[in-house]
Amino acid sequence: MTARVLPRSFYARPTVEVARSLLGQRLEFRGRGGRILEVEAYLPEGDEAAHAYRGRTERTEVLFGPPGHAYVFLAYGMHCCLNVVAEPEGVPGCVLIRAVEGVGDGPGKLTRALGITLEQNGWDLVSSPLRILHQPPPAHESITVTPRIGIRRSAQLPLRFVLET
DNA sequence: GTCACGATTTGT
DNA sequence: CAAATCGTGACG
Repeated sequence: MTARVLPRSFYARPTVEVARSLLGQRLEFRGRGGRILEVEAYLPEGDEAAHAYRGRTERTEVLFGPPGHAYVFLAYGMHCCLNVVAEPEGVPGCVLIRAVEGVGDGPGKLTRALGITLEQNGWDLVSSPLRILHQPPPAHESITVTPRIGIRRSAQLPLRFVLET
């Protein structure tokens, strides 16, 4: 029953590699979900826009934990953003899920549509209702790379990946 | 304890 | 372009 769930090893890789690999995979939570269409990478080093850039704090603790867990934070006091923890344990890289098939663009609208809140922060994507399933890649697919959305620091880095089919 | 600041969205 | 809205992190 869990044969299609992506294994821990999928997440224990370089953040950019995980970000690109997540495109096309299926995010599911309590009966709702869809293929991941847009993601952004937040690097463990040299990335001033990453929450972990300032070091280990109470909020960023999950980022330093084992890969394959959800990092959910509240943006602008009203929108939850879902991230996937990457890299081996102790290395705080993560991937922001910005869009899923069947849901309007925007990380805040995505979590709202799937019912994901701060309660899901820290949940294990390998063994919880919040999970990502392997999905066969489409016949024709390509990945568009652009700078990330809505950040000021390290804004020039090409770390946003969009699946084009 | 206090305060400035957003990895957003929506309306003017 | 500006408001809404609140957890977090820095500072004292």
